[in-house]
Amino acid sequence: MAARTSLPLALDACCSPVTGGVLSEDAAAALAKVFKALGDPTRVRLVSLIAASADGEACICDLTEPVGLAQPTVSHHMKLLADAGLVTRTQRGKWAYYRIVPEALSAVARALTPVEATTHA
Amino acid sequence: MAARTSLPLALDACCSPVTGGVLSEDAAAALAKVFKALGDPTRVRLVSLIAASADGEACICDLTEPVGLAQPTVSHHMKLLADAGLVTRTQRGKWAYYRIVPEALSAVARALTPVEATTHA
DNA sequence: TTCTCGTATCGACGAATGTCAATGCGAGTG
DNA sequence: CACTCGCATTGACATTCGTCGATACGAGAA
Repeated sequence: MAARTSLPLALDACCSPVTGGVLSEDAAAALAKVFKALGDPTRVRLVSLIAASADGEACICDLTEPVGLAQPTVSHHMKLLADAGLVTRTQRGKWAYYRIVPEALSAVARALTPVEATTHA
Repeated sequence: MAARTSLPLALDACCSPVTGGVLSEDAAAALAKVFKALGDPTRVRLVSLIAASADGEACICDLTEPVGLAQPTVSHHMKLLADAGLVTRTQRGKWAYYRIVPEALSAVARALTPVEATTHA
């Protein structure tokens, strides 16, 4: 099976390619969890905001104003993204810094890539 | 703007890479719509079922039993996938055949692929 | 210590979602 | 024509989701 891995939570079981055969219920659920985390315009925006940050990281206070939502709401969205393994959280002083997990995005992208493109066999 | 290709509906505007700068609200909404369509275990399963079909296509009657849901439910899920541009529908005789749109999956995969060409890694 | 500030959690609300049974619709068949 | 079959639509229901205000927590500052 997959992964000893650095990929947190759902992602270590999610990488089965969608087009590579019928997915098990577990694999489908794992993949769906990640997709669901990205299935909200605000969260997609949050991911792009963090990725576009100068240092590749951002705290809640940096994100609240751009998305135009209350602080608890942003915090809630970030928790969902973190639970899905798409971002990591690092507490530094009073601030919580969030970073993108590039491997997570890559894993999802790989799962969506048609098999002809990946299986060079 | 995005290439005005053959990609139906949401996907012609969704391809902006998530990590390539702050997405506009429209781009984020378009991307989120596609992710939301994939954000359900049943629909992920349906996509993999169709992709794994011998002829690359399947009718509702082929899908109802594997996912273990009622016919109207499967029909509803397929409509969502079709609206997101992930599958196409072709009526042939009494049956409606659904096919994967590989370009749609590729487009989403591309949107998720980190832009490694940029300054930071 | 007390105070302030950034975050997370809680409780509540309306809206959206997934599911089904019942029904409607179209195409092929007798 | 009437009948059957595959699929979509409708209406209803319970559940989940997105959002906010209020509040609790934790770390630095005074």
